[in-house]
Amino acid sequence: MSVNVTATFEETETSHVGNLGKGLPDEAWADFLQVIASRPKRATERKQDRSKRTEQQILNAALRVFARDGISRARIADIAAEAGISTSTLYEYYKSKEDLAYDVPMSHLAAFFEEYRQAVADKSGARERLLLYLSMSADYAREHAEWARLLYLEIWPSVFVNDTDLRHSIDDFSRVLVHLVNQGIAEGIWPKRNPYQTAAILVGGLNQVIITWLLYRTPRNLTKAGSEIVERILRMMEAETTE
Amino acid sequence: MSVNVTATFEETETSHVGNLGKGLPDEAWADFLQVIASRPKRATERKQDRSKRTEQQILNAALRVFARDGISRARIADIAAEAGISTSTLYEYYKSKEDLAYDVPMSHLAAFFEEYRQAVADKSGARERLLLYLSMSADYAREHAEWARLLYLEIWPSVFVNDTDLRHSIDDFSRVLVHLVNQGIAEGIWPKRNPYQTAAILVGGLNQVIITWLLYRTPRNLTKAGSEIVERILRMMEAETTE
DNA sequence: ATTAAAAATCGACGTTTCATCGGATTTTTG
DNA sequence: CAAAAATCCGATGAAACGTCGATTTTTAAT
Repeated sequence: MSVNVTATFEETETSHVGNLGKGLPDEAWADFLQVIASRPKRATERKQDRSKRTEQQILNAALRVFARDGISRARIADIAAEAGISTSTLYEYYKSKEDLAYDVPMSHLAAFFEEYRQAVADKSGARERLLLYLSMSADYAREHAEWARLLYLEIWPSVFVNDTDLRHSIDDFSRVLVHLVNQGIAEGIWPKRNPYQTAAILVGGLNQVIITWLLYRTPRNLTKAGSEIVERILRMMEAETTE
Repeated sequence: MSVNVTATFEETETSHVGNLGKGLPDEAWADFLQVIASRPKRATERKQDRSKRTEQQILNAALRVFARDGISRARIADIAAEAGISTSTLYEYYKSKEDLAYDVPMSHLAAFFEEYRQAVADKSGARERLLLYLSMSADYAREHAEWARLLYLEIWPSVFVNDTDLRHSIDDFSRVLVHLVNQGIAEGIWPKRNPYQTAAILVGGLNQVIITWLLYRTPRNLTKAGSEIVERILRMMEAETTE
């Protein structure tokens, strides 16, 4: 996840940056996460139970095959076979291979946001929330390596994901981050600097580690390496002076 | 460019970290850059002048079409037509679409390394060299946006570039960076910390900005934004204490 | 329980694109 | 200038994508 830290993101945030510790902003924060966690839902709902099962089988099969062969080398016929259906049935569910590829990561993304929403419920400080957020995202990548490989190495950077529901969810990842950076500035624990730039350093550094791990399984312990790099950057930030 | 900061890279470097200011390491540095800048050369050299022209036309056409349509949507027939040759002629030069896609960025990559090699010739400090390196890479992406789009958003993250000449060159980008970080540590201007982690923060943050620019043309001035984020990270590093 | 409509499935088939091959054409060599 | 080498291309094969109409299964009303 996590690109375009510098772009978009207006309305949602500027509103409650600055008024801290009033109790109200935290409601907005909770709502914010709620919206994000429930956004990734497919437009077309299937009517029959059999269909829901089939859809799930397709998604599982697609994840396996895409992660193994890469999107462009993967064959629709293979995915259909793996899902135990015919090729033409698959096309009842997804109008093209690209469509399917972009839909596969969505459910996991929603699951990650939901996990975070629950884990962060009893944390209040920006530092704690942000550290948890980035640590969890590294850990989630480790636990769901096939998914992470598909998202980070194939889909995330693709220009063609623009104008897609998926792009919205990926952007959400950055929105949360910038929100937390702004919260920390408001709390006075971080210097008042360009929050997009700050977010870029955090997410860029972490993603670099995650991508390296996906490609080479180095460093061995992704969870530890992820936490370490984020903590180092946070300490660096806290030593910075306001410009 | 610039992935896997954490991986590979052994023999070349460890040798002359520590013995600084002896004059000799700088020879090694120059050789290092020399090798890197001349590495990206095609194995099969064309004999006739006509062929060399055709090859160049194919590469130009491929860059345009790949950048416009993306690798997977691009059609070989379109590239051939754009290059003014027949489809089958194109296959005389490249055995597959993938092959072509991976070869396109190589010449530019070599050109970047060569530009840097010349520009850095009269710089001696690690800080100056590193700042120049990363600033130039942001600037090169801005100047060659089609190429950058292809490399950063389609090829660089691809798992399937592994075991390719291209991957070697991409790794070279990181090697140079880690080398400079180690040089700075040896000079005593940066604290003695995990150089791979340091490099990951630098390249991760910068790439984040470059990728955002490629996707959204935000921030407007990539050159400025690139220098700023690198300078900020360097200042942060210089304020760090040795662990 | 029956049955008609809706939803889901599948095999057969058309289309597109990648890639190959043998021979024609151009360039180089002696 | 002729033979050899390099280059080019039209025709064709192969593979994967995607569509359509007929068939089966499920749902829901009587």
